[in-house]
Amino acid sequence: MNEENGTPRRRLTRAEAKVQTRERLLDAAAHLFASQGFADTGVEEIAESAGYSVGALYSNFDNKEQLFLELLSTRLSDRISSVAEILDADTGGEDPLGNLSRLLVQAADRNAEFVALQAEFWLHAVRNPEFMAAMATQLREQVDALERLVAAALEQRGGEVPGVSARTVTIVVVSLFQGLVRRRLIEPDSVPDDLFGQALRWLFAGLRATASTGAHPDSGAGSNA
Amino acid sequence: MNEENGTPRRRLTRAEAKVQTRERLLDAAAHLFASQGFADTGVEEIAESAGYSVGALYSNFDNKEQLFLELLSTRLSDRISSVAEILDADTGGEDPLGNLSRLLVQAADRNAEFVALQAEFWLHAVRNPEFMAAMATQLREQVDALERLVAAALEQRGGEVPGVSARTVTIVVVSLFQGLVRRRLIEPDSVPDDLFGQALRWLFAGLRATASTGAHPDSGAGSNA
DNA sequence: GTCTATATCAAGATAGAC
DNA sequence: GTCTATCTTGATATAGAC
Repeated sequence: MNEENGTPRRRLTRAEAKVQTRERLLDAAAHLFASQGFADTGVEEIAESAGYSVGALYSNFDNKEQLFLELLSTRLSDRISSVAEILDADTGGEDPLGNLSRLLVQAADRNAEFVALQAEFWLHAVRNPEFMAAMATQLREQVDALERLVAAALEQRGGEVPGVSARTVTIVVVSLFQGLVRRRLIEPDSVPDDLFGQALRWLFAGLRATASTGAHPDSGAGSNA
Repeated sequence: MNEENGTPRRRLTRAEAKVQTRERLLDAAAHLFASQGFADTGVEEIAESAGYSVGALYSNFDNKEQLFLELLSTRLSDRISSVAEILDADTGGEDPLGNLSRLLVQAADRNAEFVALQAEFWLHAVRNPEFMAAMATQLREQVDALERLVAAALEQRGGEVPGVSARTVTIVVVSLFQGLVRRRLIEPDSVPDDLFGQALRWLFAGLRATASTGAHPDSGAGSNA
Protein backbone atom coordinates (compact mmCIF):
# COMPACT_ATOMS: atom_id res chain seq x y z
CA MET A 1 0.00 0.00 0.00
CA ASN A 2 2.91 2.26 0.46
CA GLU A 3 4.98 0.98 -2.45
CA GLU A 4 5.33 1.56 -6.17
CA ASN A 5 2.12 3.36 -6.90
CA GLY A 6 3.17 4.39 -10.33
CA THR A 7 6.38 5.87 -9.05
CA PRO A 8 9.22 3.44 -8.54
CA ARG A 9 10.21 4.40 -4.97
CA ARG A 10 9.06 3.05 -1.64
CA ARG A 11 8.26 6.11 0.36
CA LEU A 12 10.21 9.28 0.20
CA THR A 13 13.60 9.68 -1.23
CA ARG A 14 16.04 11.50 0.95
CA ALA A 15 15.90 14.51 -1.29
CA GLU A 16 12.13 14.62 -1.12
CA ALA A 17 12.18 14.39 2.64
CA LYS A 18 14.46 17.36 2.72
CA VAL A 19 12.15 19.32 0.50
CA GLN A 20 9.25 18.49 2.76
CA THR A 21 11.19 19.57 5.79
CA ARG A 22 12.04 22.83 4.09
CA GLU A 23 8.42 23.49 3.25
CA ARG A 24 7.25 22.81 6.77
CA LEU A 25 9.93 24.99 8.23
CA LEU A 26 9.04 27.78 5.85
CA ASP A 27 5.38 27.49 6.73
CA ALA A 28 6.05 27.61 10.43
CA ALA A 29 8.43 30.51 10.03
CA ALA A 30 5.89 32.46 7.99
CA HIS A 31 3.28 32.23 10.69
CA LEU A 32 5.64 33.05 13.50
CA PHE A 33 7.32 35.92 11.72
CA ALA A 34 3.92 37.33 10.89
CA SER A 35 2.56 37.15 14.40
CA GLN A 36 5.64 37.97 16.43
CA GLY A 37 8.03 39.59 14.03
CA PHE A 38 11.31 38.44 12.59
CA ALA A 39 13.51 39.60 15.43
CA ASP A 40 11.30 38.21 18.15
CA THR A 41 11.03 34.76 16.68
CA GLY A 42 13.71 32.28 17.63
CA VAL A 43 15.06 29.56 15.42
CA GLU A 44 14.24 26.98 18.03
CA GLU A 45 10.67 28.23 18.09
CA ILE A 46 10.42 27.84 14.34
CA ALA A 47 11.89 24.36 14.30
CA GLU A 48 9.71 23.19 17.16
CA SER A 49 6.58 24.64 15.60
CA ALA A 50 7.38 22.78 12.39
CA GLY A 51 7.94 19.56 14.26
CA TYR A 52 11.70 19.51 13.98
CA SER A 53 14.67 20.72 15.93
CA VAL A 54 17.23 23.43 15.35
CA GLY A 55 19.62 21.02 13.69
CA ALA A 56 17.14 20.36 10.91
CA LEU A 57 16.70 24.06 10.38
CA TYR A 58 20.39 24.74 10.04
CA SER A 59 20.70 21.74 7.81
CA ASN A 60 18.25 23.34 5.40
CA PHE A 61 19.09 27.02 5.69
CA ASP A 62 22.27 28.97 6.23
CA ASN A 63 20.76 31.04 8.99
CA LYS A 64 17.64 32.85 10.06
CA GLU A 65 18.07 35.67 7.59
CA GLN A 66 18.44 33.38 4.64
CA LEU A 67 15.28 31.60 5.66
CA PHE A 68 13.55 34.96 5.76
CA LEU A 69 14.80 35.87 2.33
CA GLU A 70 13.68 32.53 0.96
CA LEU A 71 10.25 33.22 2.33
CA LEU A 72 10.11 36.59 0.65
CA SER A 73 11.40 35.25 -2.66
CA THR A 74 9.31 32.15 -3.10
CA ARG A 75 6.46 31.80 -0.67
CA LEU A 76 4.76 35.13 -1.05
CA SER A 77 4.88 34.88 -4.79
CA ASP A 78 2.84 31.72 -4.60
CA ARG A 79 0.29 33.39 -2.44
CA ILE A 80 -0.03 36.38 -4.69
CA SER A 81 -0.42 34.36 -7.85
CA SER A 82 -3.14 32.35 -6.19
CA VAL A 83 -4.96 35.56 -5.39
CA ALA A 84 -4.57 36.53 -9.01
CA GLU A 85 -6.25 33.31 -10.11
CA ILE A 86 -9.20 33.90 -7.84
CA LEU A 87 -9.59 37.39 -9.16
CA ASP A 88 -9.28 36.25 -12.74
CA ALA A 89 -11.87 33.58 -12.26
CA ASP A 90 -14.31 36.20 -11.15
CA THR A 91 -13.66 38.51 -14.04
CA GLY A 92 -16.42 36.96 -16.12
CA GLY A 93 -18.30 39.90 -15.13
CA GLU A 94 -20.44 42.82 -15.13
CA ASP A 95 -18.90 44.81 -12.31
CA PRO A 96 -15.14 44.23 -12.24
CA LEU A 97 -14.62 47.15 -9.89
CA GLY A 98 -17.08 45.87 -7.39
CA ASN A 99 -15.57 42.40 -7.59
CA LEU A 100 -12.12 43.76 -7.15
CA SER A 101 -12.87 45.69 -4.03
CA ARG A 102 -15.08 43.09 -2.41
CA LEU A 103 -12.64 40.27 -2.96
CA LEU A 104 -9.65 42.23 -1.82
CA VAL A 105 -11.21 43.62 1.31
CA GLN A 106 -12.38 40.16 2.24
CA ALA A 107 -8.93 38.75 1.62
CA ALA A 108 -7.28 41.45 3.69
CA ASP A 109 -9.63 40.98 6.60
CA ARG A 110 -9.16 37.25 6.66
CA ASN A 111 -5.44 37.38 7.07
CA ALA A 112 -4.02 40.30 8.82
CA GLU A 113 -1.06 38.01 9.27
CA PHE A 114 -0.11 38.34 5.66
CA VAL A 115 -0.28 42.11 5.86
CA ALA A 116 1.96 42.16 8.89
CA LEU A 117 4.41 39.85 7.21
CA GLN A 118 4.58 42.16 4.26
CA ALA A 119 5.29 45.10 6.49
CA GLU A 120 8.00 43.08 8.12
CA PHE A 121 9.53 42.37 4.75
CA TRP A 122 9.27 45.96 3.70
CA LEU A 123 11.15 47.15 6.75
CA HIS A 124 13.82 44.56 6.21
CA ALA A 125 14.12 45.56 2.59
CA VAL A 126 14.56 49.28 3.15
CA ARG A 127 17.42 48.45 5.49
CA ASN A 128 19.10 45.47 3.91
CA PRO A 129 20.18 45.94 0.31
CA GLU A 130 20.13 42.21 -0.32
CA PHE A 131 16.40 42.17 0.38
CA MET A 132 15.53 45.09 -1.84
CA ALA A 133 15.53 43.24 -5.13
CA ALA A 134 13.33 40.46 -3.81
CA MET A 135 10.96 42.95 -2.29
CA ALA A 136 10.76 44.94 -5.50
CA THR A 137 9.91 41.76 -7.36
CA GLN A 138 7.19 40.94 -4.93
CA LEU A 139 5.67 44.40 -5.20
CA ARG A 140 5.79 44.12 -8.95
CA GLU A 141 4.03 40.79 -8.79
CA GLN A 142 1.22 42.31 -6.82
CA VAL A 143 0.73 44.83 -9.55
CA ASP A 144 0.98 42.17 -12.21
CA ALA A 145 -1.70 40.17 -10.47
CA LEU A 146 -4.17 43.01 -10.63
CA GLU A 147 -3.21 44.68 -13.85
CA ARG A 148 -5.41 42.56 -16.04
CA LEU A 149 -8.42 43.19 -13.87
CA VAL A 150 -7.80 46.91 -13.83
CA ALA A 151 -7.38 46.92 -17.57
CA ALA A 152 -10.71 45.16 -17.92
CA ALA A 153 -12.36 47.72 -15.68
CA LEU A 154 -10.82 50.51 -17.72
CA GLU A 155 -12.13 49.12 -20.97
CA GLN A 156 -15.57 48.57 -19.60
CA ARG A 157 -15.78 52.08 -18.26
CA GLY A 158 -15.31 54.21 -21.28
CA GLY A 159 -12.32 52.55 -22.86
CA GLU A 160 -8.68 53.50 -22.81
CA VAL A 161 -7.49 56.77 -21.47
CA PRO A 162 -4.85 58.22 -23.77
CA GLY A 163 -1.50 58.70 -22.09
CA VAL A 164 -2.36 56.60 -19.08
CA SER A 165 -1.25 53.01 -18.94
CA ALA A 166 -3.23 50.33 -17.16
CA ARG A 167 -0.12 49.59 -15.16
CA THR A 168 0.12 53.11 -13.83
CA VAL A 169 -3.47 52.98 -12.71
CA THR A 170 -2.89 49.60 -11.14
CA ILE A 171 0.01 50.93 -9.11
CA VAL A 172 -2.28 53.60 -7.75
CA VAL A 173 -5.00 51.08 -7.02
CA VAL A 174 -2.69 48.70 -5.21
CA SER A 175 -1.03 51.45 -3.23
CA LEU A 176 -4.36 52.83 -2.14
CA PHE A 177 -5.52 49.40 -1.18
CA GLN A 178 -2.51 48.72 0.97
CA GLY A 179 -2.76 52.07 2.66
CA LEU A 180 -6.40 51.51 3.51
CA VAL A 181 -5.82 47.99 4.75
CA ARG A 182 -3.10 49.09 7.11
CA ARG A 183 -5.26 51.82 8.53
CA ARG A 184 -8.20 49.49 8.85
CA LEU A 185 -6.21 47.11 11.01
CA ILE A 186 -5.53 49.89 13.47
CA GLU A 187 -8.81 51.74 13.39
CA PRO A 188 -11.47 49.66 11.64
CA ASP A 189 -14.21 52.25 11.86
CA SER A 190 -12.23 54.78 9.91
CA VAL A 191 -12.19 52.49 6.87
CA PRO A 192 -15.67 51.14 6.23
CA ASP A 193 -16.13 48.06 4.06
CA ASP A 194 -16.99 49.94 0.96
CA LEU A 195 -14.49 52.76 1.15
CA PHE A 196 -12.09 51.08 -1.20
CA GLY A 197 -14.88 50.42 -3.66
CA GLN A 198 -15.98 54.03 -3.41
CA ALA A 199 -12.51 55.30 -3.99
CA LEU A 200 -12.17 53.07 -7.02
CA ARG A 201 -15.36 54.46 -8.50
CA TRP A 202 -14.11 57.99 -7.98
CA LEU A 203 -10.77 57.12 -9.45
CA PHE A 204 -12.14 55.53 -12.58
CA ALA A 205 -14.76 58.17 -13.08
CA GLY A 206 -12.02 60.74 -12.73
CA LEU A 207 -9.91 58.97 -15.29
CA ARG A 208 -12.64 59.30 -17.85
CA ALA A 209 -13.36 62.86 -16.88
CA THR A 210 -9.73 63.84 -17.07
CA ALA A 211 -9.40 62.20 -20.46
CA SER A 212 -12.29 64.08 -22.00
CA THR A 213 -11.50 67.31 -20.19
CA GLY A 214 -8.06 67.03 -21.63
CA ALA A 215 -5.77 67.52 -18.66
CA HIS A 216 -2.38 66.52 -19.96
CA PRO A 217 -0.51 63.74 -18.15
CA ASP A 218 2.87 65.44 -18.13
CA SER A 219 2.62 69.20 -18.24
CA GLY A 220 0.15 71.25 -16.31
CA ALA A 221 -1.45 72.82 -19.33
CA GLY A 222 -4.27 70.64 -20.53
CA SER A 223 -5.14 70.80 -24.18
CA ASN A 224 -6.45 68.24 -26.60
CA ALA A 225 -7.57 68.11 -30.19
CA MET B 1 26.74 85.74 33.00
CA ASN B 2 25.11 82.51 33.84
CA GLU B 3 22.91 83.76 36.66
CA GLU B 4 19.48 85.29 37.10
CA ASN B 5 18.64 86.33 33.59
CA GLY B 6 15.07 87.09 34.38
CA THR B 7 14.60 83.63 35.80
CA PRO B 8 15.75 83.19 39.36
CA ARG B 9 17.92 80.07 38.90
CA ARG B 10 21.57 79.69 38.08
CA ARG B 11 21.62 77.15 35.34
CA LEU B 12 19.34 74.20 35.13
CA THR B 13 17.23 72.93 37.92
CA ARG B 14 17.47 69.23 38.50
CA ALA B 15 14.03 68.70 37.04
CA GLU B 16 14.94 70.60 33.89
CA ALA B 17 18.09 68.60 33.46
CA LYS B 18 16.02 65.48 33.61
CA VAL B 19 13.68 66.77 30.96
CA GLN B 20 16.59 67.61 28.73
CA THR B 21 18.01 64.15 29.20
CA ARG B 22 14.68 62.64 28.31
CA GLU B 23 14.46 64.68 25.14
CA ARG B 24 17.92 63.75 24.03
CA LEU B 25 17.32 60.11 24.72
CA LEU B 26 14.07 60.21 22.78
CA ASP B 27 15.77 61.87 19.85
CA ALA B 28 18.55 59.35 19.74
CA ALA B 29 16.12 56.48 20.08
CA ALA B 30 13.97 57.81 17.25
CA HIS B 31 16.88 57.84 14.83
CA LEU B 32 18.17 54.45 15.86
CA PHE B 33 14.80 52.77 15.85
CA ALA B 34 14.12 54.22 12.44
CA SER B 35 17.36 53.09 10.89
CA GLN B 36 17.88 49.75 12.60
CA GLY B 37 14.52 48.80 14.01
CA PHE B 38 13.25 48.55 17.53
CA ALA B 39 14.44 45.03 18.19
CA ASP B 40 17.89 45.56 16.78
CA THR B 41 18.62 48.69 18.74
CA GLY B 42 20.15 48.23 22.16
CA VAL B 43 19.51 50.41 25.15
CA GLU B 44 23.22 50.99 25.54
CA GLU B 45 23.39 52.11 21.94
CA ILE B 46 20.61 54.61 22.55
CA ALA B 47 22.13 55.99 25.71
CA GLU B 48 25.55 56.29 24.18
CA SER B 49 24.22 57.98 21.07
CA ALA B 50 22.45 60.51 23.26
CA GLY B 51 25.60 61.14 25.24
CA TYR B 52 24.55 59.29 28.36
CA SER B 53 24.82 55.83 29.76
CA VAL B 54 22.30 53.08 30.41
CA GLY B 55 21.71 54.20 33.94
CA ALA B 56 20.38 57.54 32.75
CA LEU B 57 18.04 55.80 30.38
CA TYR B 58 16.57 53.55 33.03
CA SER B 59 16.33 56.50 35.35
CA ASN B 60 14.06 58.21 32.82
CA PHE B 61 12.11 55.31 31.37
CA ASP B 62 10.77 52.10 32.76
CA ASN B 63 12.21 50.06 29.94
CA LYS B 64 12.83 50.01 26.22
CA GLU B 65 9.19 49.44 25.34
CA GLN B 66 7.96 52.32 27.39
CA LEU B 67 10.44 54.57 25.69
CA PHE B 68 9.11 53.37 22.35
CA LEU B 69 5.56 54.07 23.37
CA GLU B 70 6.50 57.53 24.58
CA LEU B 71 8.02 58.18 21.20
CA LEU B 72 4.86 57.12 19.43
CA SER B 73 2.63 59.13 21.72
CA THR B 74 4.43 62.45 21.85
CA ARG B 75 7.22 62.81 19.36
CA LEU B 76 5.49 61.87 16.16
CA SER B 77 2.56 64.08 16.97
CA ASP B 78 4.89 67.04 17.07
CA ARG B 79 6.30 66.15 13.73
CA ILE B 80 2.91 65.75 12.12
CA SER B 81 1.55 68.99 13.43
CA SER B 82 4.60 70.78 12.10
CA VAL B 83 3.89 69.33 8.69
CA ALA B 84 0.34 70.56 9.04
CA GLU B 85 1.60 74.07 9.65
CA ILE B 86 3.77 74.03 6.58
CA LEU B 87 0.87 72.83 4.48
CA ASP B 88 -1.47 75.38 5.93
CA ALA B 89 0.95 78.18 5.27
CA ASP B 90 0.97 77.23 1.62
CA THR B 91 -2.77 77.05 1.32
CA GLY B 92 -3.00 80.68 0.24
CA GLY B 93 -3.64 79.21 -3.01
CA GLU B 94 -4.54 78.62 -6.47
CA ASP B 95 -3.67 74.97 -6.77
CA PRO B 96 -4.13 73.27 -3.40
CA LEU B 97 -3.92 69.83 -4.97
CA GLY B 98 -0.65 70.57 -6.63
CA ASN B 99 0.72 72.02 -3.44
CA LEU B 100 -0.41 69.06 -1.47
CA SER B 101 1.23 66.49 -3.65
CA ARG B 102 4.44 68.40 -4.22
CA LEU B 103 4.99 69.16 -0.56
CA LEU B 104 4.18 65.69 0.58
CA VAL B 105 6.31 63.89 -1.95
CA GLN B 106 9.20 66.17 -1.07
CA ALA B 107 8.69 65.53 2.61
CA ALA B 108 8.55 61.79 2.11
CA ASP B 109 11.69 61.72 0.02
CA ARG B 110 13.63 63.76 2.51
CA ASN B 111 13.09 61.44 5.37
CA ALA B 112 12.61 57.85 4.62
CA GLU B 113 13.55 57.42 8.24
CA PHE B 114 10.23 58.71 9.38
CA VAL B 115 8.39 56.36 7.07
CA ALA B 116 10.33 53.41 8.39
CA LEU B 117 9.67 54.46 11.94
CA GLN B 118 5.99 54.61 11.24
CA ALA B 119 6.04 51.12 9.80
CA GLU B 120 7.87 49.99 12.90
CA PHE B 121 5.18 51.51 15.06
CA TRP B 122 2.44 50.02 12.98
CA LEU B 123 3.86 46.54 13.37
CA HIS B 124 4.21 47.00 17.07
CA ALA B 125 0.68 48.27 17.30
CA VAL B 126 -1.00 45.40 15.48
CA ARG B 127 0.71 43.06 17.89
CA ASN B 128 0.69 44.89 21.18
CA PRO B 129 -2.73 46.05 22.37
CA GLU B 130 -1.19 48.76 24.52
CA PHE B 131 0.22 50.39 21.42
CA MET B 132 -2.97 50.30 19.41
CA ALA B 133 -4.64 53.33 20.95
CA ALA B 134 -1.57 55.48 20.54
CA MET B 135 -1.16 54.36 16.96
CA ALA B 136 -4.81 55.04 16.18
CA THR B 137 -4.38 58.54 17.57
CA GLN B 138 -1.37 59.14 15.45
CA LEU B 139 -3.12 57.96 12.31
CA ARG B 140 -6.03 60.20 13.13
CA GLU B 141 -3.70 63.14 13.56
CA GLN B 142 -2.30 62.58 10.12
CA VAL B 143 -5.79 62.83 8.73
CA ASP B 144 -6.55 65.86 10.84
CA ALA B 145 -3.46 67.56 9.53
CA LEU B 146 -4.59 67.23 5.94
CA GLU B 147 -8.31 67.48 6.25
CA ARG B 148 -8.46 71.24 6.02
CA LEU B 149 -6.37 71.23 2.89
CA VAL B 150 -8.50 68.56 1.29
CA ALA B 151 -11.64 70.43 2.20
CA ALA B 152 -10.22 73.51 0.54
CA ALA B 153 -9.44 71.55 -2.58
CA LEU B 154 -12.93 70.12 -2.60
CA GLU B 155 -14.53 73.53 -2.38
CA GLN B 156 -12.37 74.96 -5.07
CA ARG B 157 -13.11 72.12 -7.43
CA GLY B 158 -16.84 72.22 -7.78
CA GLY B 159 -17.91 72.56 -4.20
CA GLU B 160 -19.17 69.98 -1.78
CA VAL B 161 -20.10 66.52 -2.85
CA PRO B 162 -23.32 65.46 -1.17
CA GLY B 163 -22.99 62.41 1.02
CA VAL B 164 -19.20 62.51 1.05
CA SER B 165 -17.39 64.08 3.95
CA ALA B 166 -14.06 65.82 3.59
CA ARG B 167 -12.72 63.47 6.22
CA THR B 168 -13.60 60.40 4.22
CA VAL B 169 -11.84 61.79 1.21
CA THR B 170 -8.86 62.70 3.36
CA ILE B 171 -8.58 59.17 4.63
CA VAL B 172 -8.41 57.97 1.06
CA VAL B 173 -5.86 60.60 0.17
CA VAL B 174 -3.61 59.83 3.10
CA SER B 175 -3.86 56.08 2.58
CA LEU B 176 -3.00 56.41 -1.05
CA PHE B 177 -0.09 58.64 -0.22
CA GLN B 178 1.36 56.23 2.28
CA GLY B 179 0.96 53.32 -0.07
CA LEU B 180 2.77 55.16 -2.85
CA VAL B 181 5.55 56.35 -0.58
CA ARG B 182 6.28 52.89 0.65
CA ARG B 183 6.40 51.53 -2.85
CA ARG B 184 8.57 54.38 -3.98
CA LEU B 185 11.18 53.56 -1.35
CA ILE B 186 11.50 50.07 -2.75
CA GLU B 187 11.18 50.75 -6.44
CA PRO B 188 11.47 54.47 -7.14
CA ASP B 189 10.87 54.22 -10.87
CA SER B 190 7.47 52.66 -10.40
CA VAL B 191 6.25 55.78 -8.60
CA PRO B 192 7.22 58.87 -10.57
CA ASP B 193 7.23 62.25 -8.87
CA ASP B 194 3.88 63.30 -10.15
CA LEU B 195 1.96 60.07 -9.76
CA PHE B 196 0.43 61.15 -6.49
CA GLY B 197 -0.59 64.45 -7.99
CA GLN B 198 -2.11 62.67 -10.97
CA ALA B 199 -4.03 60.30 -8.78
CA LEU B 200 -5.36 63.23 -6.78
CA ARG B 201 -6.60 64.92 -9.91
CA TRP B 202 -8.35 61.75 -10.99
CA LEU B 203 -9.83 61.30 -7.56
CA PHE B 204 -11.21 64.81 -7.29
CA ALA B 205 -12.47 64.85 -10.83
CA GLY B 206 -14.17 61.57 -10.11
CA LEU B 207 -15.76 62.96 -7.00
CA ARG B 208 -17.42 65.68 -9.00
CA ALA B 209 -18.38 63.29 -11.77
CA THR B 210 -19.87 60.81 -9.34
CA ALA B 211 -21.83 63.55 -7.66
CA SER B 212 -23.44 64.75 -10.85
CA THR B 213 -23.86 61.28 -12.30
CA GLY B 214 -25.66 60.35 -9.16
CA ALA B 215 -24.00 57.12 -8.06
CA HIS B 216 -25.27 56.62 -4.57
CA PRO B 217 -22.72 56.40 -1.74
CA ASP B 218 -24.32 53.43 0.00
CA SER B 219 -26.24 51.20 -2.37
CA GLY B 220 -24.92 49.98 -5.67
CA ALA B 221 -27.78 51.23 -7.79
CA GLY B 222 -27.05 54.71 -9.04
CA SER B 223 -30.03 56.82 -9.98
CA ASN B 224 -30.74 60.50 -9.70
CA ALA B 225 -33.52 62.87 -10.62
C1' DG C 1 18.95 14.21 7.36
C1' DT C 2 17.91 15.09 11.81
C1' DC C 3 18.66 15.32 16.91
C1' DT C 4 20.92 16.68 21.37
C1' DA C 5 24.13 19.22 23.79
C1' DT C 6 26.81 23.05 24.12
C1' DA C 7 29.96 27.06 23.02
C1' DT C 8 29.58 31.77 22.49
C1' DC C 9 27.85 36.07 22.74
C1' DA C 10 24.91 39.93 23.40
C1' DA C 11 21.20 42.35 25.38
C1' DG C 12 17.97 44.03 29.04
C1' DA C 13 17.83 45.33 33.40
C1' DT C 14 19.66 46.30 38.31
C1' DA C 15 22.52 48.17 42.35
C1' DG C 16 25.34 50.89 44.53
C1' DA C 17 29.00 54.49 43.97
C1' DC C 18 29.51 59.37 43.03
C1' DG D 1 20.48 62.32 38.17
C1' DT D 2 23.80 59.89 36.17
C1' DC D 3 27.61 56.42 35.83
C1' DT D 4 30.01 51.91 36.21
C1' DA D 5 29.96 47.22 37.00
C1' DT D 6 27.47 43.17 37.01
C1' DC D 7 23.72 39.74 37.14
C1' DT D 8 20.94 37.05 34.38
C1' DT D 9 18.81 35.35 30.53
C1' DG D 10 18.01 33.95 26.02
C1' DA D 11 19.25 33.34 21.41
C1' DT D 12 22.24 32.08 17.34
C1' DA D 13 24.95 28.87 15.57
C1' DT D 14 27.97 24.60 15.82
C1' DA D 15 29.56 19.67 16.49
C1' DG D 16 29.20 15.26 16.96
C1' DA D 17 25.99 11.29 17.94
C1' DC D 18 22.44 8.51 15.71
